[in-house]
Amino acid sequence: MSGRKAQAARNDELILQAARAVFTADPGAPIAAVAEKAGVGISALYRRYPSKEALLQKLCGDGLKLYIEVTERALADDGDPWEAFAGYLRGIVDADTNSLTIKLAGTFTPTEELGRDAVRASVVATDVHHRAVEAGVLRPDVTVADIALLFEQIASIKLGGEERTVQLRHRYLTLVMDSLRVPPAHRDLPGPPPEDEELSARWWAPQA
Amino acid sequence: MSGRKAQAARNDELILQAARAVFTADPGAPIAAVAEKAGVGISALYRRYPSKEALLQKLCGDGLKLYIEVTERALADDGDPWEAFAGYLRGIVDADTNSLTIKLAGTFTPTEELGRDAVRASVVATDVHHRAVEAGVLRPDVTVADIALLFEQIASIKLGGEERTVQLRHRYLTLVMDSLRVPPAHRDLPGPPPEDEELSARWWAPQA
DNA sequence: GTAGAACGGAATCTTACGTTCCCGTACACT
DNA sequence: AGTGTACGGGAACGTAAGATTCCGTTCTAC
Repeated sequence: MSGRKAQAARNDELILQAARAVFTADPGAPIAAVAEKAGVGISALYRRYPSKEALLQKLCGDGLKLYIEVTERALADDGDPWEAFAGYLRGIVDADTNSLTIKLAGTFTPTEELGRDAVRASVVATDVHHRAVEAGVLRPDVTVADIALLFEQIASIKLGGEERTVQLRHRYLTLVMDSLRVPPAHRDLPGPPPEDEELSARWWAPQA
Repeated sequence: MSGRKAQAARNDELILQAARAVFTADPGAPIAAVAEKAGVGISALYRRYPSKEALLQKLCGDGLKLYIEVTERALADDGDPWEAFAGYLRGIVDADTNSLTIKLAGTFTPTEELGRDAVRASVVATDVHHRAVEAGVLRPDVTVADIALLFEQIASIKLGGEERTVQLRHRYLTLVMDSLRVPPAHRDLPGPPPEDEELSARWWAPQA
């Protein structure tokens, strides 16, 4: 398969990736930015999705599904309880579904399927959480909702390039894990701390 | 003093408070929203500030000064080292200068005064930080910049009303302090954790 | 009374962005 | 080779949001 058909198939993926990248970086980005990032015209977008809202819903749905997948994977891990839970946290941070899913919430009317997935996500997350508490490796005064908000906080970090951002997110995830774990302990923090330069850079260039 | 002069003086303050509240909630808010919140007309705003940017600069500068003030207050506290540092953290979270100062950075060209204050802020923050490390109450692998990013993460929390938001911020500040402190320990978390309802509410109503 | 400071708020002007439209292009089938 | 057609590029359109300006009004001070 080649030619136009191939280009179309390639574009399907190209557009989704571009959209994910662009809207993750800036949830309010114009649709033209997605087209440019994908290296296609605007028509290519509108041929696939009837509106911006539809694209956003697709993205949001995909993010939710990925979230569920990561969580279920953690649920299947029956090794060391703390490591399973820690892996789950790291997995969600890496998947980076929170920036999108959360920041997009409220910008469009949710589908029923979206609602269903949201419920399922909440269920599996609760399972993972309970298991960690039951095993006595997670402090019991922290709830599932607490973890959700912690994810959001970590997702709010945006500094330097994408790679650096991921590195820093893991740094602070590790930090907060120190206070989640039973017994509490200080582990080594991954990645170098932010340079003064990295922080002060934001005073000059637009960041969002 | 009464009548128009008095109203003018009152409006000065009214406008600043409204602006702070509105832009803290939404850094991209229209200037009309500030006028409405202050209960004045748009002219009252433009009589005082030549442009939106000028108002933003004023707000940003005030926030920075407040930040410095809080930090210096902590520097003057020579009681228990950890308590002094913890009070500092709580003070900054309460002052809530980070949402504004940071999110506004890059949206306008910084004044020299702003730059000077930024430097000073950085200096005093470093002082406080060093003192805590020297006293052996703060884990040494966390830098000043780390603390700055932690502040930003906490400032990213926005849920329910203003009061509830403050409560939750303290909850997560307390949590992360558990892993900052030497020796590490779990203290009781203040305030109730988020309800499922609080989280899911964001799927329906616009939040920002 | 009257000049003028302060306002309130409508009118104006610009920009940004979602969506639509028109047209060229290249594959598929003959 | 010839042509119908789906696909995609990107300019054009229509609209909405929002910063700034302008004008008429009110209240104070003298």
